[in-house]
Amino acid sequence: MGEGEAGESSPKRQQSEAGGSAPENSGAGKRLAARQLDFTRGGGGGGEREGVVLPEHPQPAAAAAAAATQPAQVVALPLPPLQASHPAVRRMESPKARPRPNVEVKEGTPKKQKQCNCKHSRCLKLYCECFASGIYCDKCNCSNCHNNEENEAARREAVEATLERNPNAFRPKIASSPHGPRDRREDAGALGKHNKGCHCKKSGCLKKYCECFQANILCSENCRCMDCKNFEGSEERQALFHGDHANNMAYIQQAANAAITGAVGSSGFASPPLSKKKKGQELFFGSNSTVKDPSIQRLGQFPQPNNTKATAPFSLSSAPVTHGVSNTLSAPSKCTYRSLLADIIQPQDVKELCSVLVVLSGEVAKTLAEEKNAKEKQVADQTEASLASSTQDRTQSLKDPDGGKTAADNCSSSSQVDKSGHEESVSDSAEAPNGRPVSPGTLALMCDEQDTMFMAAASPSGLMGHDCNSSSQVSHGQGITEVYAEQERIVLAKVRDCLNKLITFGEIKETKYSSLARTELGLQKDPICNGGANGKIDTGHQPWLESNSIARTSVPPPLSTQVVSTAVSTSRTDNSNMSRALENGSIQPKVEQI
DNA sequence: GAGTTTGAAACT
DNA sequence: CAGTTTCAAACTC
Repeated sequence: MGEGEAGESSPKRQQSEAGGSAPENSGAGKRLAARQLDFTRGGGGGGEREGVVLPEHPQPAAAAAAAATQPAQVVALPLPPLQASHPAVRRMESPKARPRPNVEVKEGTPKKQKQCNCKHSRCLKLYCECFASGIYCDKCNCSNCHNNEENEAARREAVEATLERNPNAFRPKIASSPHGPRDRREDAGALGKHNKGCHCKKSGCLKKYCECFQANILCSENCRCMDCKNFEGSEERQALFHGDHANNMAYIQQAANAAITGAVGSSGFASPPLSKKKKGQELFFGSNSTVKDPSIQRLGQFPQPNNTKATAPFSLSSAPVTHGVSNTLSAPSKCTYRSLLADIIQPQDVKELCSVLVVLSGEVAKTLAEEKNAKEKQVADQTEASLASSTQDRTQSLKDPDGGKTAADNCSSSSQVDKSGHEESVSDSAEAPNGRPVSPGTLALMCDEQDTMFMAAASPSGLMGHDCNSSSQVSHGQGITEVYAEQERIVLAKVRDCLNKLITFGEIKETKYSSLARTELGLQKDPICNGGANGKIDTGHQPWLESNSIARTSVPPPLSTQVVSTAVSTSRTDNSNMSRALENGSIQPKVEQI
């Protein structure tokens, strides 16, 4: 096998690859010494710090560990005697830590060992996965393999040569991650970091060509990749791993292709062979108004040396709500991936939602305060009737735990009332929870007092701020907590409703595009573009208003309108957002309950 | 399975 | 250090 392969190599190749074997053995006396010296340096001086990892005969424990993580045929790469005896020798890196692991990991389950197919490198260069992983080739499909025990001398030379070139050659490329590259999911990627960084140009770092992607880590500032989509919050990346298709490799590849085609295609389209930096800049300031491109936001979130230089406007919002990769659509006849939620969420929607939630929260607090005070007043009236002063009564309620509990119960009961009859309470609830009327004047006074207190306590610390009732508790303290809880519950419920609507919208759009694509598939062979790059599908800001038959019949009104309309029904507060929504005309008459 | 694409490694 | 070549894996058909 080996003899034939040797003949195949070109003279140049013979020359270049001779570094590992015969010529080196024959004529590299001085170089050998130098390499040993270098190696010593690498392993001892700098290596100590750098953690240079060298092939080493595994000790039993290490062998057991290796056996645990690798298939049976994996052979730990033995260290040359010189190296093995050196105190600075490092344990062999875990093959799993390498971007091209010999153990293929799929969905967290180690699979069979990869077998290299090297033909020209004799498995003595880092091209060879086995060699790079620090293991002997075993049952590989390689030709003229020297990465085995029989060629230990040559292999050792190759190791030294490799280390001479790059003392970190056998170090893990991925900075240690507590979880390793096992879990190929969205969040798992944030843990590791490629020491050297990738240099991808065309893959968008969403294919296994990319070492970062392959190691299931996010690209980092070490990377010099172009048009990277392998970063936290990347729509394209999320599209790969999220959704019902997360386990569908075909879908993942399709999504990756769509993402790459959309952005890389456009940039590639617009950029003739320029220098990398120029091209990188063009990605931002190209003719297609990429300043608005979410990719800028993405890259802004994520400093990449190649790109951040030219990115003054990176203060753009990093909110995960984006409009998709819409600007990459400018590349003609390029299919572009767009989120199904593109055009559903607009920045103004988010602002409106926040405003509405604030108003809603205030209303809840206010309503609860009213009800609570109404209840208290009722109690006070009853105690007055029994000749007990209201002050005494209050004092007693302060001191008596049961009284406090009663107050809490009252409050929670009022919450329940509020749940059941929110409309009444917001309309004009001058009524105690039990339905008995309360003096409007008294109610107004108490309401103001309570409202001020509640809002003052709630607003600075936010809706989640429960810490403010830790000290100086009065009888209202527990009521305040109840109010907080109720505020939180309602606000979260509202957010949940919004998210549910978003999901619904996305599903509706998906259905729409799917049926449209099916319809059009017979007419033209263009790939399915969910973002409507051809303008046939997604023609505007609010697709549900378009004269698309499907959209007209099946797509609900805008999210913001629904959100606002819902809030309007529970709030008396006039709000410009609400007014705008009401003017919209498409407002829904009513209103899902919280 | 053959051919192509891709990016790291090696080389100049 | 930048540009080019080599290489093998990843990918496509």
